[in-house]
Amino acid sequence: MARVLLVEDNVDLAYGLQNNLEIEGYEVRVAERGETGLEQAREWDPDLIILDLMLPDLDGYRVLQHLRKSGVMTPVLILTARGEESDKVLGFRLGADDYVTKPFGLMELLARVEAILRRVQGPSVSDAVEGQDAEEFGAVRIDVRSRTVLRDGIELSLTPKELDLLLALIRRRGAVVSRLELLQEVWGHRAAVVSRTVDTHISELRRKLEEEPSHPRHILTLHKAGYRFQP
Amino acid sequence: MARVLLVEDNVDLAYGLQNNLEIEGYEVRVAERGETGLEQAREWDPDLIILDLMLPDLDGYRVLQHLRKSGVMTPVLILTARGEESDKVLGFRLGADDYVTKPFGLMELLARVEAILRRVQGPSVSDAVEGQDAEEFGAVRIDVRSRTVLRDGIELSLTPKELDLLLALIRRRGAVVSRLELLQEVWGHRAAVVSRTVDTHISELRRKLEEEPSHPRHILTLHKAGYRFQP
DNA sequence: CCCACCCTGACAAATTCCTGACAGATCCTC
DNA sequence: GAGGATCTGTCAGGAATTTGTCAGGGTGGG
Repeated sequence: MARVLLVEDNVDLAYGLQNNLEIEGYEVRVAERGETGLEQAREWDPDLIILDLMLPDLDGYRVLQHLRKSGVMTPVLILTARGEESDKVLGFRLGADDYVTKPFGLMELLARVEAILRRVQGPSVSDAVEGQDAEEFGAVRIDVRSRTVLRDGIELSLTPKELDLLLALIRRRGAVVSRLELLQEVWGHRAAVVSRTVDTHISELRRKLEEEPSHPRHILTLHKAGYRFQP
Repeated sequence: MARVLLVEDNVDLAYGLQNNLEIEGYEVRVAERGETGLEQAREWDPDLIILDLMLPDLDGYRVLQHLRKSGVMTPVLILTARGEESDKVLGFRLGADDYVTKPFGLMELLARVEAILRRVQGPSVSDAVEGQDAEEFGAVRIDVRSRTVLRDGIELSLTPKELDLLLALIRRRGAVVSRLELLQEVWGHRAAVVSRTVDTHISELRRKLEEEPSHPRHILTLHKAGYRFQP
């Protein structure tokens, strides 16, 4: 869900807006000062910043300027009482995406927020040329992006749990991973199950991936300790 | 340079705006009627549409509605005398990107135009589907521009949602896309639906596109993960 | 009013998961 | 090194979850 950073020193207004934005389904954080706004913008990496121009410390324009200068291209909606055209033009020139003057209609503001977010995150999140995350060992090749596993070039179908388990092991290649850890990583933070669940899946993995399932070369058992993946 | 389509029946205003936009370096065309506006939007494929609501034939809202419904996602800036909040909210709801009420400051308008284009021009240029406006797989051929889909040379009619869904999958070909992501990309970022909506549309797509809908070769299910498009 | 489209809920089908049993391995103690 | 205790491998069946498909109703445009 989209994240909205609200930089506004008027606590009442901020609170009301936060509520309404949250009702719309956004995740909202409030910064009451320019400095904290800048920090949050950089660290939290919101999808939209609603920026009041009148702030106790830094001027809103300054905040915007700093952001853009430091390469933060998050959309910014300016919210202020200053309605002079020259103010607006300056705001846009500094890289704002919209400019709303107080007093404003709540519905309109929400609609504008939605319009900006629709435009920004509409096409696609942030993919296209993502880092190739592929793994390879023996005759096996794993493409995480497509959740595909090839062996000798032919695709074999791992179930979701199997793939997750395999990836959990690969992620910690060379190290022993206990059943409990695997349970937590793959199955979610749950109490220790006392059954053959993990082993069963390991067995299945070996059957599918290993040349000789009974003498595994990649998915090894460490007696009394757990399993270890060997590339 | 960016192309701006101005849909405005007031000739004086249109002329003045056209001049100013051209001075700013935009390529501008003017449509004085809603119908011609729609045509130009589809054929000329502008980067931005400035749309007056009061038009001799079609209502501006209708124009916008038609555009979005037929999948034209060009940014739209609404320009009108109607300043009621409900009008604005309606405009945004129909997919507008900005809403400026007359009388407006020229500088502000230009700044808003620039802001929208700045935001839009960035990522979408290198977009996988946008870059190429034809897709082909199996016996199927898609012309993105005209939103036409042929199979074995004969046209088959996909509904807007179906086509959007298909394009969302194609845009990330080879990668698993979860139902939630599809909901966000195709249905808007507000979705948290828990029903068979996505699946139903997928099913319909397969029925129309796949040779053997029950053994799809292009639109694949990744159990517990989502769907994946395979060219 | 009719039609296209979309969504929903219900059910069937498919897939995956878990469990318990048992056999085989391994370890440990004496 | 024998024997018992524990740990691991494997299997099959049913349980649980996830997906496919369909029909019906709502909606809005023409």
